[in-house]
Parts: sequence; C-alpha cells; structure tokens
Amino acid sequence: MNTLPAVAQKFILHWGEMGVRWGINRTMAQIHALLFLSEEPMNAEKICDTLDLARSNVSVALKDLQGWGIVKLVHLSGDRRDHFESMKDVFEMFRAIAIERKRREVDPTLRLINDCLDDSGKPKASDAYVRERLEAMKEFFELAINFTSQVERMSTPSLVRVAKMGDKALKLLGLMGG
Amino acid sequence: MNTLPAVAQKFILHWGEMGVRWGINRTMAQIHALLFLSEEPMNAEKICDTLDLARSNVSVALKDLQGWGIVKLVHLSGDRRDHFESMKDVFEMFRAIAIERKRREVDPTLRLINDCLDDSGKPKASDAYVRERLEAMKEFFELAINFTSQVERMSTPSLVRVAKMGDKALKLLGLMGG
DNA sequence: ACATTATTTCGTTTATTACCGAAACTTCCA
DNA sequence: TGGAAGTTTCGGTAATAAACGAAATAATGT
Repeated sequence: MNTLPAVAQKFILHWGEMGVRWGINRTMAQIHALLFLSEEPMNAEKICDTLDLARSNVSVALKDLQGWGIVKLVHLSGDRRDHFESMKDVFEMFRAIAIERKRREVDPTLRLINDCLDDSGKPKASDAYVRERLEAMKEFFELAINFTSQVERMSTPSLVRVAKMGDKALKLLGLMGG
Repeated sequence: MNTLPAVAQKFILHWGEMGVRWGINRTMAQIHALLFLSEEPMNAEKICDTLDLARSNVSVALKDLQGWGIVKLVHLSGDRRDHFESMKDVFEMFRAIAIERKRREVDPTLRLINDCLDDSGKPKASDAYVRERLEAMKEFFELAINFTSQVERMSTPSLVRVAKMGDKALKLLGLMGG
C-alpha cells in the first residue's frame, strides 16, 4: 500500500469506504480502485501485497467484480498467471454498473410485484386499495425497465452527447411529447 | 401483521428483504411498504403493533424515511399524536429517492475526487497516470451531476412523457447533438 | 504422470449493523 | 406547574456480513 503514490493511496482508501455505503464491500471497492488507477493489469498476488488482503478474499472479490462487468481477466504473454484490469472508460464503466444494478434491484422488484398481484386469486373487497397501489408501482417499474432497455441499446457516445445537452434536450422533448 | 390482507403481508415482507439488499434496513422498508399500502396515515404505535417492532426502532426508521423525503408527518384533527403517510405517486416517490441517492452517493464522491486531485500539491511524474484517471472520473461525475440537476427541475409529468417515448426520444437526440 | 504453482472452497473469527427495552426528555393541557 | 401522553436517546444484545487462513482442487510444464 505504501508503495503507491500518495494520491492513489488516498483514493483507494476512500473508495473502499464509499463501496461499503453502496452495498459492495470494502475489498471489492479497493481492488477496483487499484485496478482503475493502475496502468498495467495486475495479478492476484500483487493485489494482495499492495492492499494487504488475504488471497482468498481477493479471489472472491475479483470474481464479483467480473460479475459486475467492470473488471476483466487478461493474459500477459510469458506469464502463466491470470491478470486483471479495470474498464478504463468511465462512462462505459458506470453504464455497466447501471445495467447490473437494474438487473439486481429493479428486475426482481417487478417480479415481486407481479407475484403479489397474481397471488390473490379471489380479490376481496378489502384488497382493492392495496391492489391499486401495487398496480401503480407495477406501471412505474415496467416503464422504467422499458426505458432503460432502450438506453442500453444506444452507444455510449450518443448518450454522452445527450447528457451534455442537459436540459435543452429534455425541455425539447417535454414540449414535443404531448 | 396478520390483521392485514394477505397480499399486503406478502408485499411488506418481501419489500423488507429488498430493502436490506438496497442498503436501507428491513424495518425502514417494511414501514414504508405498510404506509404505501395504507389508505389512511398511521401513528407510530399502530405501526409497532402491525409490524411487531420496537417503538424505538420505528421512531428511528420514521425519521430516516422522512429524511429520504418519501414519508411525511401529518396531523389528524382531534388526535394529538403524529401520523405518517407515504408519498403515493410512485413516480414522484422514486424521483425523491433518486435525488436523495445522488446527494448521498454521487456528491460525496465528486468531493472525494476533487480532494485527491487538489491534494498532490507537487504532482510527481509517477502520479501522471493516476491523475489522468481521476480527471476522467471527475469529468464523468460533473456531467452526471449537471445533468441530473437539470432533470430535477423538470416536472414529473414531463419526465414521464419522455420516458414513454422511449428510444424514439433518445435516437432523435443522438442524431441531433453532433 | 508428477511436481509445481495458481486458484477456489470452506469453516472460523472478527467487525459491522440492526434491533430491543429502559431511561431521559419533550410537549401539551388541566 | 404538575402530570399524562408522546417521542427520542442510549447501552447492550442479537443477527448479519466481511475477512482470514488452511485445506482442497485445478491447471501447467517437464
């Protein structure tokens, strides 16, 4: 850890704490930060040494990070060991995170709501209000899922362009879609 | 809990588990679900009884939920006790959540990055790559924050219209912004 | 095929967070 | 101003999740 530039150290440490608050653990976040800041791919052993973590812990975290699609396994010629590198394009990276979060948080929620609605085969009068609320929530999630699946299909540069337009884009659309 | 309709029970229970996965705790999520499904505002005591939770726990969770801006304190005439109701418009609700998440997750991250960049008063050559990466990340967060602050200013109905347009909207803008 | 090196799995320990219940504090009305 | 009703704070306990290290498994080259 103290082999690293001071800025890198600071970032990795804090990114780790951020990670805890975001529901990914400290180890994952630290490793991700390290790889993001590293010019070269690193092997697991090196990561252990640098961050002073148990080998097993690193192994699990690396798998997890690959599951999120933001860290990739690469092979360096002449080296038998697996090496890992972080996605470097920040926009692509957060896009991957967003996609994965949707998959893990949003999709299961829609499934749950549908489940609840299907369940009451014989809707009693007392359920009316509850069902109405759940229907409203279902509508929202369906719209959100549909919208994001469209966004996923777009190229990152296009999205960046839209984002850079800021409210100009949205105002225009807000007026059009009537 | 078993005084509730079966659908409501199921939803509250599962919403609680979802809450755990999203970084808000079970109690908060359950209370939110209950209030969301409840036609009338409820007082803390009633919530305790219904969900079988400690009074103190409910008290803290209610404060938290108010902090998220998705539960509001209301007073019923002729009753001295505080009552609570959930925001009922689902779009407004998730908008509030998004705004709050930005405030808690995104804003501090930008601060952290700026902090790291400022910190290295005398940028050594070895820092060059690290600084470049952090700059890239900073650019992303600034764009994201700017974009969302524009979105916050728009009315919910306008946003819904845009969302309903789906990729039509984005394609159009993708072609325009060049 | 075997020895060597890399990786993963698993049970245990440690750290974190949620939750409870009692006590302290506030507010409102008689 | 006292006391009843309501709310919050706080210390301790229970539940959950993270991290370790040893042992098992898999892969590579000779």
